[in-house]
Amino acid sequence: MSSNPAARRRPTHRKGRPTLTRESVGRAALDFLDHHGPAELTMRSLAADLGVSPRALYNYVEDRRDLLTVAAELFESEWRPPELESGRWRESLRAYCRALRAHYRSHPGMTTLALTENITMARHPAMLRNVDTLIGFFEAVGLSLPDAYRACMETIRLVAGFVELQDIVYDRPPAHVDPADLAQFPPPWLRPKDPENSEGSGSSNASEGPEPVGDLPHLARLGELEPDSPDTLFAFSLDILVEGIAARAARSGE
Amino acid sequence: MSSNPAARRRPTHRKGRPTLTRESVGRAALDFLDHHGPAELTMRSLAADLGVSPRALYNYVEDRRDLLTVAAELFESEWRPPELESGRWRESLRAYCRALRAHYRSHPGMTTLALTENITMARHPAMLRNVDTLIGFFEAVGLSLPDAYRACMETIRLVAGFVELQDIVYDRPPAHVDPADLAQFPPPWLRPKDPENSEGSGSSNASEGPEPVGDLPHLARLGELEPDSPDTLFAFSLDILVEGIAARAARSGE
DNA sequence: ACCTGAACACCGTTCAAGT
DNA sequence: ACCTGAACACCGTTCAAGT
Repeated sequence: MSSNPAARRRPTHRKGRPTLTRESVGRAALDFLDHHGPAELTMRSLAADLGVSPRALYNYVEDRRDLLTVAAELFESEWRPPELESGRWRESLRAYCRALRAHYRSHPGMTTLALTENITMARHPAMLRNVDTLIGFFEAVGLSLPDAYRACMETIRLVAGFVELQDIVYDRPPAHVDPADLAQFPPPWLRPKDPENSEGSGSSNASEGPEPVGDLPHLARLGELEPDSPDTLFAFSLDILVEGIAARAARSGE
Repeated sequence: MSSNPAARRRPTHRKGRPTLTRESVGRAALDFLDHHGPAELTMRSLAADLGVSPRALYNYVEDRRDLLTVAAELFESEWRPPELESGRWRESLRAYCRALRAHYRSHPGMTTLALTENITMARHPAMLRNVDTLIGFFEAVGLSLPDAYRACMETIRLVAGFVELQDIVYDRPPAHVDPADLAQFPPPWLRPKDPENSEGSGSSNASEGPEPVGDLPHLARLGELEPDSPDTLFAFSLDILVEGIAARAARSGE
C-alpha cells in the first residue's frame, strides 16, 4: 500500500491543521454560505476561518472567481437526485423538484453568487449525467428530444428561480424587514397603503406628486385570506409545470 | 406661474451641469447597468460618470443600498404592461410575458443586483397596480383568487428567472467563454467530452480519479441537432406556463 | 513547498473645510 | 446648501522574504 511514492509527497497536516487543498478551500467557501450571506464571503474572512493568511489561499486557487468556481462544482457534485420513474411520472417529477429545491436551499446564495461573478454552472460531470437522465425521463414521458431538453432546462430554472427569488427572503430575512411581515400573505408591500400615514414615505420632494395607489381590489380581498406558505406556493408552481408538460406530451403524441 | 416660492428654492443647474436629485442619481445608476456589469457599479465610478466627487452622492442617497433601491424603483416604474384581455387569454398572456422579458432585459443585472444586496422589489405603486391587474386577469381566466395570486407570482418569477439565468449569458457573454460556444446547442459544457483531450482539464491532481463522464446518450443525440435560440426556449417556457394554467383553470371550473 | 507580513490599488463611508 | 479633498477601514491581489 506504500508502493506509490507520489502518495507520500504531500504531508496531510501542517502546524496542527490539515493541509489545504484546492478542494478543501472550495469546500470551506461553500460551507461558509450556510452561515453567512454571499457578500460576507471574502478572501480575508475565509482565510481567517481557515486560520491562515489571505495569501495562503492563492496557492490553491487563482483568484476569488476561481474559488467560487470550485465551490460551485462541489455544490453540483453533491447533488443526489432521486430516481425518476416514467410510470407515475407526475409524482416522480414532483419528488425530483422537491429534492432539487432542498439542494439549492442547503447552500443559499450559491446561485446568486454565480450570477454576479459570471460563473457558468452545470460543468461538473455529475451534473451532466443528471441532465442527461432528466432528458431521457422527459422523452419517456412523451416529449420530443428537443422538447425534452427544453423541459429539462425549464425544470431546473423553475427550481433555482424559486429558491433564489422566493425562499431566500424567508430563509434569510433582510435585516431591514420586520420578520413578522414575512409570514403575511400577501406581503405588506403588496397591500394597499393606509391613507392615514401616506406622509413620511421617504421621498420628500413633491415634484412628482403623491402618486396615489388607487384601487387594488384583488389585493385587498387577498389581505383577508390565510397567508400562503412557501411550500404551498412551490406546490402550485409544480402543478403548473407538470400539467403544462402533460399537455405538451399529449400534443406531440398525436 | 412664479407664485410658488418653493419652486425657486433649488437652482436647476450648478457648475454647468444639472443639479443632482435623488431621482437623477438613481436614474444614472440604472442607466449605468445598460453599459456595464453590476459589479462595476460603484459609488466612485457612478460619481465619476456624473462629474462629481463620490461624497456628493451621499447628499441624495443614504448609502449604496439606498441608491440601488432607488434604481430598482425607477426600473419598476417604467414598466408599461400591455393590455390583458381575458378573451383570447393565451395569446394575451404570451404577449404580456414577452413584453416583461424585454423590460427585464433592458436593464440587465438589476434583478441580480437586488438579490445580492437584499433589496425587496415590487414596492413601487405602479408595480402594485400591475400585480393587481394580473391577478384580476387570472381570475377572469377561471382561477380562484389564491390561485390567481400564485399564478401571478409564478409568471413574474418565470420571466425574471429566464432573463437572469438564460438571457444574460447570451446578452453579456462572460469574458472567459468563447462567444462561438454560446451559439451552440446544447452548450459545449453539456456535450460529452472528447476522449482525446481529457488531459489538461485544469485539475492536475489524480487523487479523485479521472471521473469519466461515461455515456450521455441523449445529450449526444442533441449535439447533432440545430441549436435552440433563446427565443425558442422562451416560447417553450410560455407554452408550459399557459397550458399549465389552462389545466388548472379547467379543474377549478368543474 | 508553503507560509507570513507589508504593500498596492481599489472600495464604501465619514470628517473637516471650503464656497 | 452643496461641494471637494483627505482620511479611515475594508477589499482583492502581489511582492519580498522567511522556514
